Amino acid sequence: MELSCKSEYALLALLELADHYSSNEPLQIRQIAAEQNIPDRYLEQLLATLRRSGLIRSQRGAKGGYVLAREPWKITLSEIVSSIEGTDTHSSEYREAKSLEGMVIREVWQEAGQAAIAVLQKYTLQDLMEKRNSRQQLDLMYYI
Amino acid sequence: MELSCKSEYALLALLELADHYSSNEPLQIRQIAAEQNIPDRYLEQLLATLRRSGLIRSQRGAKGGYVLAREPWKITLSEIVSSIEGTDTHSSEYREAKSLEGMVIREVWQEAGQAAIAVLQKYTLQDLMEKRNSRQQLDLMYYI
DNA sequence: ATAAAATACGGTGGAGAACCGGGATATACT
DNA sequence: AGTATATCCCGGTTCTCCACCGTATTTTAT
Repeated sequence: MELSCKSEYALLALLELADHYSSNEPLQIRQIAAEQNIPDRYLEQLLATLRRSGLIRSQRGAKGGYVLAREPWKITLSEIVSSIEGTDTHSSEYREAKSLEGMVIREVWQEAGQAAIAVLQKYTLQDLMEKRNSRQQLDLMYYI
Repeated sequence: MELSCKSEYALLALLELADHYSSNEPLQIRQIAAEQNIPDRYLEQLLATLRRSGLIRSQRGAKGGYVLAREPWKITLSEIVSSIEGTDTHSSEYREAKSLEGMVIREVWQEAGQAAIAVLQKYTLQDLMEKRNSRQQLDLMYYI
């Protein structure tokens, strides 16, 4: 439903890491932030979250930076979003419903949420890259 | 994804109105709030939003209150939620993406959102009532 | 007229989003 | 060994929205 700035930043950053995945060299926060127009001090926090979730690995010190922990086709968008968005402690699922109506509502809501997650599960970082690349191809065709 | 307190309150209130729909008598805020344990001054705002969306009708003055604008089987959950949640002025759809990556991300996100909305569209207030009633039946069976 | 209801307007406290800074820590290179 | 370069960790700030409360004003049935 709501695409928060947080999730979009994280996706953009991981997409950037996916682009440089074959080079086997770590990317620094500064580079990612500059490339995708993301405030670097904020991106730092997001990358920390993604690292704790095991989606990326970090190397400290000079020549350090971040790399994907897995291949781009093994990381689904659902993992990314739940890593970033799933840190809030008391979500709607945890505060339980007291009435029968409340339970029924939550069931339907959960079904809707699952439908959305299913979509995010079928897309990987690789898929996004290919989607973007074919789009770029199209823009080029129109330009010529 | 996130079931806000707002949407749940609105659904509970409309469910209450649906229960009394056949009586053709308006329900007051106080009654709904007391029945569903909703703070009445807050519910008042939500009902105002639902009225402006044309989902309920209000009658002012003594013996006044609220009634559904349509039959319970003609009101989908998607209408209710989008009425309540869709009031925020600058959502993610309105701040446009500048990069190619951003556009691709938004497309996937929109696909996920549509999947969730599709679920909410296939349920009506009537469906929720029946779901709850059959659940109550089950509880009774276990009790005996 | 009077009481009962919605309506309009304003305000408060808390939480999370979206940032910014400073210092501690780890690492490569010379 | 020393220094530059990076992450990491601890804060704080501003802003917006949520959830909620109070006080009036307007409308309507009796």
